[in-house]
Amino acid sequence: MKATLKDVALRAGVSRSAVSRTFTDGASVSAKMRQKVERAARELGYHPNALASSLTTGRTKLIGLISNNFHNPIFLQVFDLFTRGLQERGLRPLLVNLTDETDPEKSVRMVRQYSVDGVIVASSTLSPDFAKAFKEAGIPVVHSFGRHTTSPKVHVVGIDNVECGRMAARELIACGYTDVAFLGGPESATSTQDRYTGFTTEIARHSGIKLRYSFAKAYSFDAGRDEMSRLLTGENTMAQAYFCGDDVLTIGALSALQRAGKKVPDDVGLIGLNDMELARWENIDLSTIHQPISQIVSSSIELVVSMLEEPDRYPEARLFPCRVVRRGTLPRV
Amino acid sequence: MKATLKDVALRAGVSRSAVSRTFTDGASVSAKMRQKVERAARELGYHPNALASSLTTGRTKLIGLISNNFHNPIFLQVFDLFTRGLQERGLRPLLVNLTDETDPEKSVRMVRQYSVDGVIVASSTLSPDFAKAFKEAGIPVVHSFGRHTTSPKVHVVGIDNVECGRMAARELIACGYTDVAFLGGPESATSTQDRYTGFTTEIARHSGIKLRYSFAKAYSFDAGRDEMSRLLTGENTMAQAYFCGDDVLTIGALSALQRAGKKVPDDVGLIGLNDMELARWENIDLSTIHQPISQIVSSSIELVVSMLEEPDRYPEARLFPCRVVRRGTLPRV
DNA sequence: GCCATATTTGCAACCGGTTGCAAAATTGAA
DNA sequence: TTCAATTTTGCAACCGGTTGCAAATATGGC
Repeated sequence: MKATLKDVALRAGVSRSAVSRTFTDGASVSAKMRQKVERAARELGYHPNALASSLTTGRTKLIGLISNNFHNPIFLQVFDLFTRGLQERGLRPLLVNLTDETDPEKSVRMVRQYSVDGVIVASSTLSPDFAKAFKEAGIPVVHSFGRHTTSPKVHVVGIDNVECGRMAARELIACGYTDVAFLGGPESATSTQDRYTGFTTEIARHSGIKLRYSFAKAYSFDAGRDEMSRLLTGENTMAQAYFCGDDVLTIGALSALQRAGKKVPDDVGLIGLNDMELARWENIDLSTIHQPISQIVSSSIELVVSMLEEPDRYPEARLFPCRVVRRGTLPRV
Repeated sequence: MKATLKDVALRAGVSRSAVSRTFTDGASVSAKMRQKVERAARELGYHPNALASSLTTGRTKLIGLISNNFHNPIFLQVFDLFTRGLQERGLRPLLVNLTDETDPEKSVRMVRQYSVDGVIVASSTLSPDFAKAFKEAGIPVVHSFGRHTTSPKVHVVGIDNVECGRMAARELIACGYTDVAFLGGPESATSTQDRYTGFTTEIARHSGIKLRYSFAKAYSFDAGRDEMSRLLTGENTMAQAYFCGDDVLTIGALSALQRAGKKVPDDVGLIGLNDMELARWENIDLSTIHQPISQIVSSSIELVVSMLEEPDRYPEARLFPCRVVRRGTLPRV
């Protein structure tokens, strides 16, 4: 069986505390003792049990990584960055998939059992209630890609979706379009609402621009294609350009347009949001708004780590600026 | 602070064992007792600490989910399926990112600390040594998307990559091509080697077919594009059709071809492998070999679960059949 | 070499649970 | 009602560690 602290102590002929101390840094152990213990540990193939020690220290070094975005390729990158960042700090991500989950309490229960030190909710579509539920359960929480509010209840790291909406509007106006539309993600997502707000208010500031909008069922290729198909078959005419909820949605819309024989950007202009890896693939070549994923992730990690020291840290919102990336789905100016 | 077993026992006026028993199913507790305890627990907001109980039971219900594929969109689907499948069985995935990790021992250490009940290595590019290292450390392990060998050391669930290579060859031959090529993933990956073997042996069975091959640096868009660009600029002529290591690689190659003004499938045919979601997007529309991801995942989960009961289960290889999906990158017959 | 001070070590209690065993309570047949 | 068989309950030891405290040892100044 696996060697335990006691086995090592016995073999080294020292007390259990001595063994424990050699494996916790900052503890006082003489060089001679350390040598004896390490020798015995090596011989027995001993490795300390992190879970057992968590009982007394109250620290598990487990971080709940909570998401429901398992269909948007950008989240693979998000998971990559999170797992690596956490690992580098000696933390381990416990992945929780909240697809189809609607009850925040239930998700808290799932995570609390494992007494994680903290939780990162990584989702732009999950209700803020989830993050709030963790906070109320006394678990340090950071909501990545969440909504920024002026008085946040929990830490939020992400982008200013309202501003992104404005940027998209300005970009389309700069292209000379006078008849534009918002093709949003699911209406219930805060990110959709905010992008809508920003887009429409900015358009309203310019006179003589026609504005329409509609919403897709999800942030997914199929939803984008379906919604654009619907727009194409309706009796209503098409806008000149669309600001789509995100990149996959945009690609879906693009697909529907191409199928309908429309040329992009000659007949219709498109701009997305995220700048996922795919977006720069030449056979996709999407104009989009770049979201600084890696800054958001590393800032989220920093924040959750700082909360381990200081659990009642005053909630803050950290927003990172985005920028427009001009590619093939908008006309060259 | 969080309520513990003792608090509940005190409040309910019963022994700690009684409380413990009400929360472990199969234990003998009278209805009256259960009621008393549950009431007290509810009032205190008590939830058992899974990690503490794992100390005595020896079960953590933690499963290490180990991968290094964080750039292939298909793995987002893989993670989705794994996390949901594990959650449904009351297990929690501990995600480990082995990108850039070369030392199996180190990864074992990372996971062992948390005394996971089992490990799933989900990768087609990770050396079999990793899975083996876990086995040797006495941790139940399943290698998903791993190489099938006739005498496997560890459980392997996946596809027969050699057979896939043959299928691709037969498909290209059926299209009437007489000059074909293998554009593989990284040469060190077992999946690449096996696909190569299958492809070349099948081609060899047909006379008069010219065969070439080369390898990309990774299973990624960039690698595919770079390798295809290299082939296009070289003084050597092009093959009529390419079997590419996987779908992202194929899309990269497609991108390079389009940039060079080649028409697909008129000038060059392409077939990939995986049938990722992207592949059926109309603006990509990839011919490919479908890999039954969801069967592979659920079978892997079943296997790892069964090993929890029976750790020394005799290693087996579970292979699932693939099928060709004909789309736009090959000519219609 | 002596003594005050600083460092290292071991004891024992504790973290939040589980479990074998025996005592207590319940059941039911006579 | 009595007593044997069965079920429920509590005691106490244990899982694999950590840590405050006091005893033991080492260090250094004179």
